[in-house]
Amino acid sequence: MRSFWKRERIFEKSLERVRSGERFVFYEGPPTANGMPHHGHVLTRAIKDLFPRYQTMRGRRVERKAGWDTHGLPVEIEVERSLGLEGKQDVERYGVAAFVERCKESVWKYRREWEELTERIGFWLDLEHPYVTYSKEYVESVWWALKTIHEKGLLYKGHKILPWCPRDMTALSSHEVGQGYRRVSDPAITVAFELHGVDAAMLAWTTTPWTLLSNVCLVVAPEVDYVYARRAGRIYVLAAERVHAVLGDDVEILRRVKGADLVGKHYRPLFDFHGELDAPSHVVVSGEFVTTDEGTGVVHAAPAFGEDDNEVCRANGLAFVNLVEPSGRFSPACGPYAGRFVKEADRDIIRELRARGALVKEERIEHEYPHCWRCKTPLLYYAREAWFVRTTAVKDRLVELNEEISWTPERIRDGRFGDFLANNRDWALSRERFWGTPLPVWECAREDCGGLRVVASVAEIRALDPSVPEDLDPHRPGVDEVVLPCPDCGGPARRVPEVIDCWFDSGAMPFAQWGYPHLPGSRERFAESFPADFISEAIDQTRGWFYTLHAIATLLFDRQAYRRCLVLGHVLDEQGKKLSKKDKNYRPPAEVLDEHGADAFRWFFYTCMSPGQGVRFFDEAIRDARRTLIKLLNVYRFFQEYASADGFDPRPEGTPRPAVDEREALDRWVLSFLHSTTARVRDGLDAYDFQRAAGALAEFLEGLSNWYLRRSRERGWSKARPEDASKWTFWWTLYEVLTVVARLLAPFTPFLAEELHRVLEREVLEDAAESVHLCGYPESDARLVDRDLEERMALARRAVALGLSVRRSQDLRVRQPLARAIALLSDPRQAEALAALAEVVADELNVQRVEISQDFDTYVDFDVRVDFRKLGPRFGKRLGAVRQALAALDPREVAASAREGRGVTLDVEGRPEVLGPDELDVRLNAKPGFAAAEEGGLVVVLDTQLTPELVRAGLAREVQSRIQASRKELDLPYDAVIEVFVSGASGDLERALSEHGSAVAQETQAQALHLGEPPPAADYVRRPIRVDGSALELALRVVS
RNA sequence: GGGGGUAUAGCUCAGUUGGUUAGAGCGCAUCCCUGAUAAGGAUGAGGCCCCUGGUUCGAGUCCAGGUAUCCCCA
Repeated sequence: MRSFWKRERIFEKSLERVRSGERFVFYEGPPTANGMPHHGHVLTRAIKDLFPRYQTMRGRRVERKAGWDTHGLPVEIEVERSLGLEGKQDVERYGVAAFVERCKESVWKYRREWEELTERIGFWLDLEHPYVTYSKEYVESVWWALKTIHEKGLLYKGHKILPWCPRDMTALSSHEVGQGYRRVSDPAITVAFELHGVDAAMLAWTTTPWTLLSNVCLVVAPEVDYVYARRAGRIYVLAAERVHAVLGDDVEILRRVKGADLVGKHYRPLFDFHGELDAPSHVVVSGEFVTTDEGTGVVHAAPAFGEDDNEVCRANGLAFVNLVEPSGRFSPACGPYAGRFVKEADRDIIRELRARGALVKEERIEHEYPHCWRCKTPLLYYAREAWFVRTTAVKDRLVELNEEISWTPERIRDGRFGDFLANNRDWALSRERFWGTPLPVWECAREDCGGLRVVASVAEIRALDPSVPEDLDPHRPGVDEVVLPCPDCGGPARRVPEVIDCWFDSGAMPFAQWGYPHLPGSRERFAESFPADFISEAIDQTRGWFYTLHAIATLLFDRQAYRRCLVLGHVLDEQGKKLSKKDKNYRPPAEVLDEHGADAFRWFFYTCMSPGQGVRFFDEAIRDARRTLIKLLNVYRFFQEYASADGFDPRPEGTPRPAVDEREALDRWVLSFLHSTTARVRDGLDAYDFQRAAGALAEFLEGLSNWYLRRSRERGWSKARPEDASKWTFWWTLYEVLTVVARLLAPFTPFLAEELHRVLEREVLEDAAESVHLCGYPESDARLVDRDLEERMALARRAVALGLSVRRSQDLRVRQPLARAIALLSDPRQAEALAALAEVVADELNVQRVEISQDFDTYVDFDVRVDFRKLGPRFGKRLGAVRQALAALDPREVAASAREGRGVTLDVEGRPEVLGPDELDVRLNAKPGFAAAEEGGLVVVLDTQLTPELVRAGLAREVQSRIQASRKELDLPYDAVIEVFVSGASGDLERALSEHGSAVAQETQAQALHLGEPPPAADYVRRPIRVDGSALELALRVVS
């Protein structure tokens, strides 16, 4: 199938077919091809394929450009590992140019696997013209974006707190940090900060005494209660809740204030190594992150050593102090501490504080602390210079524009994503790494100048310095060597060393995929494909791609990047654990595809996955999903096997096609069901509710197989009756249904759908579409939808289920014919409807006739209730009284008047109230003593009396069953005609067989059913059987 | 540590604006069919709708708190 699509370029043709159609824009979120794909990728790809295919069939033009995310730390780490390098210094020794080359190769490591998987699951994507984030055009587009942001004044240099390894002199990614947590014992001290102007000291708690030298402010929670508490003659300020935990019980509470009342108070710095500062400092401020779970409810903040600290200092416009060098040693300004490793200085700092009387309490604490996974050195959270995009400047627009995005599930908009936007912080864009889009910022070499130049392309560089080659690779280390004139002073400006966050790359794809604005034609292509109508990825992209697309589009274009975002959950293993390469808790997708096929894999996700939620994935589950498809396959095989053998020919000159209203009720039913299903599927897909759409289809396939085909099968066997109109009607109906089903399924299970289409249409009809994916999506024809018929059929099926239930409860096997079933319905309209299908019900239940009866008094007790839904709003609190009043009436009379369309009048607490028939809920209960079952207003009673005639018919059926079983055990072909002798039958059995023998013979493809011993010496197979306690012997032989 | 999701049958999951008999598939048990045959079908058993409290005439559904678990961010 794949080779057919490829050879005939069906994907391209599907685009061609709707070239003039309205666009439906889809963005492919670029994966990184330096890791193997797993089930999660199959899931997103299955979903990402479904909607574009559907929209294409609906006539919209859906271009699907593949993309590859190629930059970033994971790539570098992978390459470091393969080269045996550890850390940035190693890379520099190895050579940046060579390293970058290796990175460029590495990102294609699993490209074949990715492409193979993409094709195998039938994800149609233009893999021949992908966008690649490291390509020159792409990088230049990103540069253009950064330049534009700079021109808007939104690019700036600041500090970012990073997990920093002081030995390796490098920042670690969160993933690396996660690997290095160890349990350690650290000092936990409570320190007093003397307030100015009052005789009191703020108490703060810290586990990092070395940060006290760089302290800038104290932070309190504004809503929390704080107290002035006196102990041993000194007055301390701390959170009320923490007083006893910190100071013990021997304290006197002097005053109680809110945290907000403390804000603005100044205190005396503990240390003054920082010298003069150029901004306010040593003041109490408020911060939402302060808790009273531990410590004093007052947090000491050093802006260089904590994310919260940094943020609160910046927000309050306070000074920046950092007395620690990147090597983790105190700076020369730090007097006795200068040059010492910070952690080792803790003890002496504590000693000094104690000597000065500033130490109120000293403890030790055991906790998890991150260490470098390479060298085991404790990490410092440490401020590094970094470039930021001032997204906070457009925060309100980010929030507003998000309002217009349709999220599935909806809660993401105001929940996870909306919250994230509302708490937006500036985007720390730069990374001190090698392999990424270089930050296109040239900074003046003269320290006092500060001139900045941001460029948007290599051409722009060449305009400034023509000696730069035209084919300059816009990556490190090549671009690092370019020196440009400073725009302010004309002196030399050098590129800043950083590359950018690769998330910026992927978020720039709406325009960068076209090389916008540099490449010829890119403006047009961008204009017609922005914003996207639909994107879909897993939930971890909320702060990843979903955010970067949104942020960049807002910054640059003041628009959304996408109108609709379908958020998927993660694929988990059978125990609900995340799939992980390390734990090997999943099989390679290719293996699963080999075993179950792409369609089953896809179908599993469509039916079992809820957007935004994890889904447990395991082999058995896929097998289940596959069953639905097998059911369809069985229907199709039946058609294939018998229809053409029967001479059915769907060509215009072939079998005449009967008008729908001339067909049998069952045919009209399945067509009606098909068209109502079509409407449901389309509604589901239009609402991006794939589960609803796939569910509707599954329900239809169930009905098609287990009701339509089962009830109709015999119509297809009548080879001997070419003039039988019923047969041709059946073949036509089944044919029509299957062809429509193929189209309906095409976006879901593209392979199976194509197979159906190929055999049913393409190989038969001259003007058939070359592929099912070149067809339009089926429309629901309202004229063929017959609600009444569907309801009637549902009622009949319910009656059958009830009848079977009664049989079981009475231990009456279906093989035993019964005289009659009695159906009672409270709704006269329904009674009439069921009467029309009585024959079908009788056949299914193996009863001689079905009576629709009104004889409620004999079989049924009534249970009359109020319809809560209707009467709740009407009566409210009085509903209890209404129910009481209703219970006082004779349910039989109430039911009768409801049946006749009259209401009832109740005396509710002295006031007359009329309840209409539709406000009553009449239920039927089968009276005890009858073989009966009921459900929703329908009661089925079976006449369990067995006459001798019925018993004999049952016996004959038993023998028939044994013969059939024998045929199967002997593995006889279906059309083998046999000859059967039954010996040992006497009494009732003998009589039963002589009465029903010919019927049994006919059902078992027997020439004749003989009683007695077979002729001797013939090739009979003999089988002992037991029927109703008697031992018989069958002897059978194939005649032809 | 912060934010968010989820919690319904043995398992995987549905469950409309709150409406009084909570559903499906799988598994299990029993049975049926034998011209879909290494299949198919029916019936049935199986539920403190996580716990506690609240709102309401009425809560699986809404609210608060808790527990478990997963995700995201530190």
